[in-house]
Amino acid sequence: MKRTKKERQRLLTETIAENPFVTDEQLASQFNVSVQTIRLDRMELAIPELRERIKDVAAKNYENEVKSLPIDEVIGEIIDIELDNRAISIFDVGQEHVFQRNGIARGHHLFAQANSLAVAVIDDELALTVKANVSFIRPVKAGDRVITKAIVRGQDDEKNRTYIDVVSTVNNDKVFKGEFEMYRTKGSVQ
Amino acid sequence: MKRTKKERQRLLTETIAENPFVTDEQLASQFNVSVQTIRLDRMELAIPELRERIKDVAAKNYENEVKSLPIDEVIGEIIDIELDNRAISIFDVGQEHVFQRNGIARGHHLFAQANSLAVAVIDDELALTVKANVSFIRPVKAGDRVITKAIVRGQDDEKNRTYIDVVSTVNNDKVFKGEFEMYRTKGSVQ
DNA sequence: CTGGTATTAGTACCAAGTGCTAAATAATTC
DNA sequence: GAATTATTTAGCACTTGGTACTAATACCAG
Repeated sequence: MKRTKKERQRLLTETIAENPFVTDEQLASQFNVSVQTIRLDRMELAIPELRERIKDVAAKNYENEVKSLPIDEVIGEIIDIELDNRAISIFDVGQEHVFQRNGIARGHHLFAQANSLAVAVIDDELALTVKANVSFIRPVKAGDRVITKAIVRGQDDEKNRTYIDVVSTVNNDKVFKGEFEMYRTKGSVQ
Repeated sequence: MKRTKKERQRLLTETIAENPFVTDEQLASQFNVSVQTIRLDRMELAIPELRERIKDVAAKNYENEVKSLPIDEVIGEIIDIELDNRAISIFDVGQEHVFQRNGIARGHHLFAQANSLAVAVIDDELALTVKANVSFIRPVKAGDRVITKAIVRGQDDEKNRTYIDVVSTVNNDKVFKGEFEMYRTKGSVQ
């Protein structure tokens, strides 16, 4: 009565996509066919059984939970530093740093690496970011190794400011740049 | 050999919390006891069986599935959102977010909250930060509750750009502001 | 030695399936 | 209309990861 097999399978796919928690038995009564028919349909459509579907949903969720890790301390590993002059850090982008939808790194991680480096390069007890002007030039993907260089451009001792340029590259392609205005407690006199 | 029942149960609880996908059998061999002992332990501790645990995780995920993007990817908790218009999130600053030297929040956390909110407010599959112009107006300390508002200011459908103003406050004092230029795949037409 | 706690073993049963065979019921084609 | 093919249904054995329950064994303390 429900019409063709094709139509039923279309609806089946839809129904399961909408609510993965439905059993074959429920589906059978919904479509007025036997449980076996539903099973055959699932076979043909390569739809896994209830438990597998649930497990998939759960696993996806679980990954997300693990992923929401806090950004802590310094982002990226500082490999070279000359205080009040320049610094370089590397940061390996992992799965946990990207949008799972498209695999592109979330901007704030790149910002965090740049900001951390700007703080680190200043030879002072206290260094705070006052302003930042940043551009995300190209998307960065999981697996990319981001190399970030910070260069101290100038200093305003009266206002206790230090100006820093930061550039990040992946395989020599510029992916991010920023200008940071930093506050520091004292001048850079050693 | 494994020590007391209490100790085992403590570890059991921990293990399952860490990885809800573990079966009684795996647990039994891990703790060098019989499967029955594990079952008894779960009874006493009122820990549901594997499938129920998985279902719980899946159900949690499923309910939380809001329209635009998974909430987990956002720094700070979104408490109000009107897609393509405005959004508000709160972020409680903890010890893990500050320089231990002076208790001041690291800039990139504030940036992350603002950036996340700017991404979230855009009603699109793909939203990426292109540029950001940010000011850190006043230091934020551990314990502060940062309330961040994002307002969509404009749109350039030809260049696929959306412009967003973001302001963060603590106790009504402005602590951060930023202008974000975002890229999106399509215009905001429904 | 007697108790009480802890552990292990074993059986029957369940949900929600898979895998397989066989039969019954359409639908299509010659 | 008969033959052929597609679709649907039935039935049975088996699988996982359990629950529920009973019974036996081990161990440690008083």
